[in-house]
Amino acid sequence: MRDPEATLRQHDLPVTAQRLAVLRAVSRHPHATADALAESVREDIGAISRQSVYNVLSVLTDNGIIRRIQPADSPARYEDRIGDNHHHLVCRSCGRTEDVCCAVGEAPCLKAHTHHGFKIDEAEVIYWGTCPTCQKKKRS
Amino acid sequence: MRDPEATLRQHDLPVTAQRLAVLRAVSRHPHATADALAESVREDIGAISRQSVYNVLSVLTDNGIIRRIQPADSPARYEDRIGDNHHHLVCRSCGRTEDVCCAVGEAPCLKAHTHHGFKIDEAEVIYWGTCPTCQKKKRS
DNA sequence: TCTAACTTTTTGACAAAGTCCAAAACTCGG
DNA sequence: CCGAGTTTTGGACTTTGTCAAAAAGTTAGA
Repeated sequence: MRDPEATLRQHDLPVTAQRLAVLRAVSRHPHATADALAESVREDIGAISRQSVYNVLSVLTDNGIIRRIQPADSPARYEDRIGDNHHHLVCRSCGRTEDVCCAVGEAPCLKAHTHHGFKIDEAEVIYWGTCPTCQKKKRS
Repeated sequence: MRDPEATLRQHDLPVTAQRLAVLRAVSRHPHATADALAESVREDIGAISRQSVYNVLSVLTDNGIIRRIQPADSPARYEDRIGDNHHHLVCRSCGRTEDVCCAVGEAPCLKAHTHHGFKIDEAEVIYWGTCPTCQKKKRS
């Protein structure tokens, strides 16, 4: 995130210390949970309420400033890398999450199809596996 | 599901009324939630505890007899159509879930890649959209 | 700069989905 | 039919998130 304050103004959102701090936290910790972000914000500006973290994350998500991802068996995670249509790779045992460019060339997975009369607007892909650290742990 | 009892025996699982009823419920109601399945089981055999529904669903899932899918903003759902590597199409507003064969030919999305040292074992694809019913509601 | 209108933040209660635990009931091989 | 080992049950508890109302902050305009 280049300039959190400018970003907020571009979206006509009032600039508050909480929003700036949450934006910085999301930027510094990609794929962090709301809880982890709250911690990070507290180290940054001293305090923030749990509800505010959720409020801010919702506003930012609704405005397309950040993206929310919700893998199974994990609380929601947030990232500020948006608009490049990447997918995610999640470790089944520790939840570690990495970005993955669409593996099948130029995003064919994202082509909108029509099925059952649905109007499709997104194809979400999550690759599940085991991260290097957890592979080692399992062997030992 | 052809024969729930035989299926359980094939997996060396003790046969209980609860397990049979849950299996029948999953079979009759694809993509139902644990709660909905509990209701269905109660209509079938009279009663079952909430915990037993979760126990049974876990055992069946662990044994690969049914599959658990966990779309964002929805409780877990279960289906007995397994082993054919299909994906899902979920309505953002009502949660209606349909099966979709991998849209990109012969499951290229499922090819295992290596990234960040992860050992990938599954590629999960969820198509998000609006079902016909909810499209009509929105217009009116 | 000051004010007023409108948002945002905070606090605390609440809700949904699921897990943990110990006791009672059941299944199945012998 | 018995006994060992599982399952099922009931109830408390946890996690993640939402609701609502009061307090505080932000911004545009005078």
